[in-house]
Amino acid sequence: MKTLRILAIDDHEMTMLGYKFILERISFDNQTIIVDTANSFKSGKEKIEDSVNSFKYDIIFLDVQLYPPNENQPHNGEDLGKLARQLVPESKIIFMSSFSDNHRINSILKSVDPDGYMVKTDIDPKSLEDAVKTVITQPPYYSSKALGAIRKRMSTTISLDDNDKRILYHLSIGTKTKDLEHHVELSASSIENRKRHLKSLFGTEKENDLALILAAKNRGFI
Amino acid sequence: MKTLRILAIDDHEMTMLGYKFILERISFDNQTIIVDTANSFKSGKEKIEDSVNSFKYDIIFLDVQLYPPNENQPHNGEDLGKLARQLVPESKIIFMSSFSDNHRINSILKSVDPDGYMVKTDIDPKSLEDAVKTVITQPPYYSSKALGAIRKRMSTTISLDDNDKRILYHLSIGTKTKDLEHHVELSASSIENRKRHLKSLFGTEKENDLALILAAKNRGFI
DNA sequence: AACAAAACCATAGTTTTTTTAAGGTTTTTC
DNA sequence: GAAAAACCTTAAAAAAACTATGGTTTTGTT
Repeated sequence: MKTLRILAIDDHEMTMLGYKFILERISFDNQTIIVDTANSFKSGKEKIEDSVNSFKYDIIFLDVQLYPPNENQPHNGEDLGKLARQLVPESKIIFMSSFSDNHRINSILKSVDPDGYMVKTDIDPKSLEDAVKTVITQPPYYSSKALGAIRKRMSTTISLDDNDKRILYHLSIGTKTKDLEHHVELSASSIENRKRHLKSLFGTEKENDLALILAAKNRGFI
Repeated sequence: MKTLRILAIDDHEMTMLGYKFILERISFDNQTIIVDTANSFKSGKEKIEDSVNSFKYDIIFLDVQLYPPNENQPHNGEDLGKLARQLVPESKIIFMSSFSDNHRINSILKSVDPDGYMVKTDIDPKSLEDAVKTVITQPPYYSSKALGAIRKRMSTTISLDDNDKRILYHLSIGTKTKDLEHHVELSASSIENRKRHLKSLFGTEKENDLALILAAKNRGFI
């Protein structure tokens, strides 16, 4: 009888126990499921590194935000995901994120290309089970809200380069236009041009930045 | 007790009877399911038009390829999908396609943005049931192979404009480079430049067109 | 209401990128 | 092994993007 090994990394102890509890009760193809856990960036990293030379995990569940116990700087799961991909490419990776934040989803789908992506409010016993089974047999698995974000991106023809995205992102977090120069490698004038261009792309000419940001959000860019 | 109305459009009579048989047996939220069918572009169009002023269909299943009985020119479901969106925007649309053809999937996701997309080899009673339930409660629903294509697109950073896509597409269907001028609004010289550029983007410098096409396929562009 | 700050706009010169034509060489096809 | 197609190089022209400057309009604050 085969064993399915899962590693769950989340900095909320209780959440993780919940996952462990649910996951180990899944009956799948007559396999035993064993869930290992880690509740910090550091210990997650160690468990992944240890797995390289012994058993490899079949699935790694990874929280996007990981606050290391005694620091206040968030180490994100994205980096850990990239590391895991390098070290143990055969392990399937499923990301879990609190927000259905388009920008974050897009960025992770590009940089790590995980086998699964779940928005936390979509997670329940059934979806966890679906995710495990799908990821093992026919990846990828994307939870409902993740699919919503993905759908938006797939249905738009607008394509933006990095500078455009950076401008949109910074506007969305409240950066003032005049300060944008410090975050984008362009002159103030070019930034203004691009903003104008973006507004015309998104059909918000002559409107203010809020309108632009909302339109960009609706299309899944932020 | 509510009734869920479904319209299934497919030019293979038998296939459609199969759908009808399965769909009407789904038990969902205590609702009765009634499946109407149409087996040509023309009759599908009529049923959709008729529905505008009476009951609206809750879901429309739509085959991508529809050959009208006495013609040999394929009318595609894409056009019918766009029509349905205009006439009855409240009806959910699920596309069904024989091939997991990235190019077609991408094009339909952009032009119609259906609530569901199923590759035919993925269709079975269970997936049909999932599709219906998901599309009614939390669209979208994409079948496994469709998700495969979508994943490829989401995980690449390469972004191509219309001319690039057209060049790739025509090369993939066997159009000769020298004839490309007739399909793309560019000079022969520019087309050559763009092909070179594409090859460098996809990492197939100094290789032939086949290598380029394969790489583009792998990334989900064709 | 009045002032300052930020956002927005128009112009024009500069730089960069893309397109194009014209010529040639290499590769493929029959 | 000849013809066709594909591919490459160069240089000029056109288009697009960038930038600096100086202005007007909008927004926010007192």
